[in-house]
Amino acid sequence: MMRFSQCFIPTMRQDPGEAEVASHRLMLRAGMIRKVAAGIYSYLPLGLRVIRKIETIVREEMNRAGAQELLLPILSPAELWEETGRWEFYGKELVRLHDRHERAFCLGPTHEEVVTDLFRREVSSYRQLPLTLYQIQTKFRDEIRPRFGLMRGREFIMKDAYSFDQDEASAQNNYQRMYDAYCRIFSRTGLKFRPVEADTGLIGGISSHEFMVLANTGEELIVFDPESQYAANVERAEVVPPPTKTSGELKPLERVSTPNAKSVEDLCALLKVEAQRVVKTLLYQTGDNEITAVLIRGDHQANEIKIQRFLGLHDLNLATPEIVEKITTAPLGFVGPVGLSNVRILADNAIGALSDFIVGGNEPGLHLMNVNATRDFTIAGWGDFRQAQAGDPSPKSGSPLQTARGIEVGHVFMLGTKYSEKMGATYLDADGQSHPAIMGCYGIGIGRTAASAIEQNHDEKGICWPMPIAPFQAQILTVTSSEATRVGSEQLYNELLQHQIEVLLDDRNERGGVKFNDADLIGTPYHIIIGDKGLANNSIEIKDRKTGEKVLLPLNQVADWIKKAVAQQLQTQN
RNA sequence: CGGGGCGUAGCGCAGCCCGGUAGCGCGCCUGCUUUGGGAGCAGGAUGUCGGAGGUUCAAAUCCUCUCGCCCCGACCA
Repeated sequence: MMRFSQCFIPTMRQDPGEAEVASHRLMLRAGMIRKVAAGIYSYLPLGLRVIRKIETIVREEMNRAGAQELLLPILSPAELWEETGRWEFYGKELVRLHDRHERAFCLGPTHEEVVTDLFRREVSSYRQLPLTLYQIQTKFRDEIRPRFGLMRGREFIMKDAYSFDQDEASAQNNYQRMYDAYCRIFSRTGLKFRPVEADTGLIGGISSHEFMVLANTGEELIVFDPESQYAANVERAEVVPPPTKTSGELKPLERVSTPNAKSVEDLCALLKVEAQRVVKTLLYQTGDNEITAVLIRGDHQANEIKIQRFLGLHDLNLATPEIVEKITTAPLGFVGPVGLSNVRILADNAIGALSDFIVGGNEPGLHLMNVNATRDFTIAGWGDFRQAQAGDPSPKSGSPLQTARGIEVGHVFMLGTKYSEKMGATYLDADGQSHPAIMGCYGIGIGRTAASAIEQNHDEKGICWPMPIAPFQAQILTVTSSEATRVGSEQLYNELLQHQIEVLLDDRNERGGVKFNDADLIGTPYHIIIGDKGLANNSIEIKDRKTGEKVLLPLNQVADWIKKAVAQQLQTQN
């Protein structure tokens, strides 16, 4: 049923108070979704049409890449998760529940365990490899903070795929096929995106790329090199160590009184120095009785993921202010490496290029100037411990990196044998030798892709859907109430249906203005306006939602024109 | 989990400080008129004021507890 008067499309005139970002606000206003609880939404008919269109594109490209669709259960038993250690490791994000026999289950946040279990039961020979399986399914993650409507839900629709290969080369090949499929998928949805090198996070594994939709509201920060193809999540982006400075003469250490200078900013203002001359000393609790200090240049940001990886830890917490005071005998803001006892000191590579820098003095209101590593304190380890930032040299070309905000809509991982080893997912090779399968996993957030599309394609009046994922391709607005317009609209509606155009007929008994505004809000790419004026001159107006361009055509040419225009737009996106 | 804010009609809000019959706009229902950019007139319906307890003759309003939601930080598709 594609008559507006009979469709369940509850549009709202006003912005709902709960929504801040465009996609959330517009999906609510356009009657696409409704909230049931924090991070949990119902997909209304209009929203579901968009979801289904994205799913269709994803299916086509996954199938084309040789993956086979299946459907795994949402509920999975704790034992599988205990095998990989993720029952513990996943933490509170895993939604856990018990059945009537008190057996423990979780709602699947991802399906490595379940699919690997299937594999080990059913696959035993190299002849059955490579194998790539995927599903499109609702996932559950009890996010710390659900946000922005479909952008970060606790219940969300995801396409997840898993590949099994017999050797590294074949696995790489599979990874590349998925990577390419992802590029096609996001191109086809009409989104501006960029694949970036990424950290492997909780899922774990060897290498990984994220697919970022570029949008200012994105939660991720990426760096990219306009000169080469290099792009990476700032979490991951490698920082090239600067050349080490071999300065001859070092100035003598100097104590300066710096009352109230608790932050680098305060300190710079007080001493009239650049933040680059200041070194921050961050204390991390790295064991029950172990504190590790990490030195970062004042204008840099520590990257805890890199520090974690260096230390081989799963999580990392800053020492509490109480512990800091105990160790340094100074409040937060006055910590420094000089005279710090029983603490291992690590330094970011950038510190190697510094001499005569400024650090905290481990006394309230005291900083030290002209401090130098080695002479004044000992560094136990060097590494890349900071976040990449705009202007850093690209690891590929050396030219300055730029930053952009992005929304992570897809992620591909090369997992290696992490899961197959733990779960005994092995195959026999031609010589009868047993090997763990080499795995990859590949996710796409379906709802998030829809939301991202809105972030990239909207204006003050509403959504401007890209044709391939628009809920309808065209919309007829019957703007006068005469019998002639009714008949004309019906005629055109039937013609468009015969042309296989997905058309919404706004036959509601509303004034023109209401229909214009709803059509703009919903964001159907083409609006066909039928009223007495146009019919009298046999000149029907077609409006392009995105560009606002108008075309006037005789009624009997409209359907043909729309058909060609829709086909052309689907083509260019393909 | 830490910090900030909000729960009053379907939606957006006022009322709360200073306790005394629960309001406004939009939407909804009926009728008439209207109909190319969110119509006009007339009539109408709708609330456990998030919940529980307390103070009081009297609580949306004051106090305590609780639940939910939103926003900012550490996780992820």
